[in-house]
Amino acid sequence: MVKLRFAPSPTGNLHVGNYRTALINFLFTKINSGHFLLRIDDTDNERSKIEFEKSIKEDLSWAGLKWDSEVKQSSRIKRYRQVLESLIKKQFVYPCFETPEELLLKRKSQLSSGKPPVYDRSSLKLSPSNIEKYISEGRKPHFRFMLNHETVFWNDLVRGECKYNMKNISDPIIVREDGRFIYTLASVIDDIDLNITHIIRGEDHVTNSAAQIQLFNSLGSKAPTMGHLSLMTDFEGESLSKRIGSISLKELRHNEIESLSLNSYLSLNGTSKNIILRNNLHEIISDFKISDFNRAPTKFNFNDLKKLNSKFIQQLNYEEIKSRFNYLDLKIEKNAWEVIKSNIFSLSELKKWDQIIYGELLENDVEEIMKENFIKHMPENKFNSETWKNWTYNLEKNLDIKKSEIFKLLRKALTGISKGPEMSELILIMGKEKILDRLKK
RNA sequence: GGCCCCUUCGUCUAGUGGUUUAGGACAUCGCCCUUUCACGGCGGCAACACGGGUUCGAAUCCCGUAGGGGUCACCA
Repeated sequence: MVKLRFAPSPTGNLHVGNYRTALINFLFTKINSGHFLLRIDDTDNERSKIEFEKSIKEDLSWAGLKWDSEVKQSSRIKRYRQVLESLIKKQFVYPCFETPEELLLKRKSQLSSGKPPVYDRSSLKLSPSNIEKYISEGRKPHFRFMLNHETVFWNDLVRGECKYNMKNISDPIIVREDGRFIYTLASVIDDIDLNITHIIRGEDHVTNSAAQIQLFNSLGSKAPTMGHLSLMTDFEGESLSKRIGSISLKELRHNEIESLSLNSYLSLNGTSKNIILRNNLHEIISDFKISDFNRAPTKFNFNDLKKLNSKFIQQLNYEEIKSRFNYLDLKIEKNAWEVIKSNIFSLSELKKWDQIIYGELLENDVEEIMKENFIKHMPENKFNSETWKNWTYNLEKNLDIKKSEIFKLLRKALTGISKGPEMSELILIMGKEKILDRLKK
């Protein structure tokens, strides 16, 4: 069975870039009737926070991404220890004694002399007696995985045939000096133990993947199928994850973005399909194809997302919209919603229309004399579907003003703004009394 | 700086050597509908980064240049 994992580190809130990866993993899993694992990558216990873990889960739930199982790396340290021992025994892993400062210095000097900042393996050249001496001095080793300097090949789900020459990267550190494990190894052990079949993540992981493929092999396993998505950038083409205060799901929610709009957008942006609002998550799943994603980086276009979201709001029926504005304490009734819905672009606008339809007097800059005229020519009888037509007809006949001008002024006098839904229907909902009231102000 | 990836309308993209006056969607603009605005319907504008090859023929293949992104952590 197909099994994928989304493996966030709980060091911050989910942002759109992260979430996009989560979504695509989820969709790939579901279209293949697979198992979706949520793995909390919290090996870095200095930066990991339980609040972030909670927040990430909250966001995933909000978005409708149900995970089938869950595991935390911090609960698997014992297992990692075991595997580390075996790797040391087999000499796939070697101890190193450089301090972080020394390494940094090394990199800097390599870089400034035009060389790639790749670790020179000097610790590998240490004699056993040297190592003993270091340890007796109280120095603690960190461990690196010894890369095989050949070319690694893999067939990537989105990038096709890929290869990477391992000479270009450093032997990855897999255990810190203080004994804490680093994600590189932990992730591979988990993927093996938990039978992960496909790894889909951002392009920023390609060199990791290359190294990890060797790690899988050294552990006697075949690496899962890899897929590297191109990264999403902001509108200026700047990386989303690097951006300070990059857009979090929380932020999107504060902007009243609904999960269906977000999921529609993210599952379509960067593909050859048109960006449209889907009807539900099922539809998104059944139409998902990983090969639709382009290799070129794509832009996160907030306007496109907002547009989708407007569409979503406009097609809600009364019960659905009502459940969304309960907390806003609005009076809007069913007939009112039907009239205003096509003019609404965001939930927050409901407040404005609630005020216009049910609220008190409004400011507007229509002249008093004009308002008096409006009253004077208002049809006498009870308001009905012909009222607006008759009213504006009367005004046109008696006032010697262009019809379109009458329309605009009357709309403005009654609603305070120059845009909005069909007036002939709106006045019926507002009612004669309120309208008279408003004109008399 | 090394390595990897990318470059078609404003945006997301179709295009795998001739079927292409480069197609669609969104945005934009115009018209129609509506005795206003919006919604809706119809239509227009708008792109192959640049320079060399290869070829009868190139957006499509090759080389180079430029630009963008990623990566090179005792982060994930």
